[in-house]
Amino acid sequence: MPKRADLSDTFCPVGRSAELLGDRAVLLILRELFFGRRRFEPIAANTGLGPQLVSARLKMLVAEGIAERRVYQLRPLRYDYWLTDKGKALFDVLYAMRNWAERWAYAPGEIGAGPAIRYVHRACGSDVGTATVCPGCGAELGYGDLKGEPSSALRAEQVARTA
Amino acid sequence: MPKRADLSDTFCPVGRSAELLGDRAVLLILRELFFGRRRFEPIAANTGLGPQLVSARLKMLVAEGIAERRVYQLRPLRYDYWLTDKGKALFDVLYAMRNWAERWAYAPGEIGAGPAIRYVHRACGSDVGTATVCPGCGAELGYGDLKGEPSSALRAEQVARTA
DNA sequence: ATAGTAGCTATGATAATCATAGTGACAAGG
DNA sequence: CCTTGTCACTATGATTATCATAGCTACTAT
Repeated sequence: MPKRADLSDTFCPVGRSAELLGDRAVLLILRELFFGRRRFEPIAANTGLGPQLVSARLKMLVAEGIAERRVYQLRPLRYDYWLTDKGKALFDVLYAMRNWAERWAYAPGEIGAGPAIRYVHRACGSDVGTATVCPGCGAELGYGDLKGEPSSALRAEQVARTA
Repeated sequence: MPKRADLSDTFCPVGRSAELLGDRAVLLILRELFFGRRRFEPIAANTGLGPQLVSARLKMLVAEGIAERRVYQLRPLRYDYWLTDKGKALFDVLYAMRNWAERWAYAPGEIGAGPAIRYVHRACGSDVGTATVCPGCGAELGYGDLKGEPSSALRAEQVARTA
């Protein structure tokens, strides 16, 4: 493909987000970072992306101020990746994607009864379903407020990927 | 590129959404559809995408049940595109993308004072800012509840694109 | 008869992606 | 001390999606 058109200077906020998020690899890597995986190999394994793509995208996310590269071990020198505040703020987008998929992207009965990932409000313990405001206590929900529990089917899939 | 890996059978809801939304062209076309543009040429002009890409993606959106192709004129035969309920439900994702960008994707003072798009709750008239629940009346906000008003800078850009 | 209008399709150049293999720096075990 | 293992990457070549540009089809309007 020719160099893809640059949207980072459009005045449209969706266009600016699309420049970053309109990329499968970026979305998958962000998913892993939100899931608490911070190291290169687990991220590559769980996304199924090749190391070259993972490397390129992580570099970009660091350059954009969305992730931070930290040394976690000196000998041998090793790095891992952490979300910045700008990165953590993307949780709402991924959460909206999850909510849409839970409702629209599964065939009836495909996954059993409950959702593929159950989210619980840490502060009050309520199952929040697909809400953006806690149905139990009324608090607004963002990254850090929620605890995600993957269904057994999803957990099995993750184990298979890393094996 | 080789055929990109298929994520439509993963149990992860973010993976399933990423299969659809991890694509610049899809996000831009959805933006246009949410903006009320339904015809081929305006969508192509406002996204800056070539007609071949627009054609391919619209076909895919129809096949996925996200958009619907309707005849709006018989002689000559002409079609336009409408969001289905499944498509309309993606509003939350685009709205989250807009909210993130309004906060994080503009340099200070780049666009003047207000947001790039101002959203107003149709029912009560409140400016909702970047909330998912109306700050005026407390109602949950989804597609159809909100009216978007682009800033003058954004409007100027749109006019330039179609000229 | 010529000039639009609008929804597309055809063609060729370019570059992003994938799969696979390999590198560098070190630790641990025999 | 020599092999094996770990882990964050880099290198290479084949494949194919994307872009820009031009063209097509079926009409309407002048």
